[in-house]
Amino acid sequence: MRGSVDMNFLFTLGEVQRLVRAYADKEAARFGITRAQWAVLAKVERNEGMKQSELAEQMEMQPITLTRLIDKLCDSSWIERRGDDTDRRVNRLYLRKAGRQLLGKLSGLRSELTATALEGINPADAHRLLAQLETVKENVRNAIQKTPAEPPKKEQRYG
Amino acid sequence: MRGSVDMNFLFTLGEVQRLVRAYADKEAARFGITRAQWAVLAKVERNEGMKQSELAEQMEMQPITLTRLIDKLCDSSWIERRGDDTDRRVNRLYLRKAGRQLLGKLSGLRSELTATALEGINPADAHRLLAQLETVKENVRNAIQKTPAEPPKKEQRYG
DNA sequence: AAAAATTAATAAGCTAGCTTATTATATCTA
DNA sequence: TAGATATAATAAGCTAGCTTATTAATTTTT
Repeated sequence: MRGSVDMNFLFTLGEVQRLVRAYADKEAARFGITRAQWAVLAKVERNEGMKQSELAEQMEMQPITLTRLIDKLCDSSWIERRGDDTDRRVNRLYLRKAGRQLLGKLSGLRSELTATALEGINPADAHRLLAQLETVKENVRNAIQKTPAEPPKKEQRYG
Repeated sequence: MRGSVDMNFLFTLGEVQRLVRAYADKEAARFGITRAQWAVLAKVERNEGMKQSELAEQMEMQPITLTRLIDKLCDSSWIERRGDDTDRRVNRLYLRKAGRQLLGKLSGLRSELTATALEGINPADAHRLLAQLETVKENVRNAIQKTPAEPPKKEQRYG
């Protein structure tokens, strides 16, 4: 039984994500936003005043990737960067009025997309599915941290 | 209960996939291949002689995206394109010797990655998780087909 | 306090997705 | 059979990921 999971989990996850992204992007486009930008906007809503670096960590994404998305959200006047009072390297992120209004419009879409994706899966199972995805996230995060690409030494002397 | 799923499913799926991709890419890099290319190679193994267009559909990906990945697999001499006998538009895909050998080496890695990702989830639950992902895939595929981006008319006359 | 190391954000350039458009064949239809 | 339509593959140019490198500011160490 584990055999058939072996065969498929790695690639199936990618296929599902590809489909869901395409679907969400298409629907979100009606509001002039992409799914990736929407994810950032939603995180800012729940964590106003957060630093970019903290947000990147929460979203499991590299800071530079986030920088580009924030650029676009700022261009559209949905959020803004404000300098930190005591650390001049830091930007903190805040919603703007238009951003708050957009999130209001998007909340219905989020429910709709989720309901479509999870159709035929009962609420208890859906809940368990989400919990398992969180478990996978933890597992992989730990695995990545345990196997750093290169030992962070300056002078490496392999055998 | 459905509420908390609403809140998270859409974006959690993206975060999990981001992590898993990063992890799999890093490990696969030791073999000189990316996760995306590996997925194509694995499909060719199970469907030798398939047309590019058929493969793209199976993988839920656009033909042009697949074209680029195939270019790289051919450059590395893992697969080859052969013209169809009766339809000169068509390319059919075949494994080459080096590709078959590489897949042999990668099979252990696949098991290892899957085991790491699913740690702490028992086999029955893992199986159910995979089945639910397939359900989501079907649901979203249907939803996309039912809502074509633009009605494919040549002369559109809205309102 | 000066030098070294770390941290926050960004830049450049890559992969892998996408949409839209093009070219070459095949097939359907009038 | 000619003209229109459909299909297979590819090209150009976009978004959103990534790695590696840079700059500015802060913190740690000596």
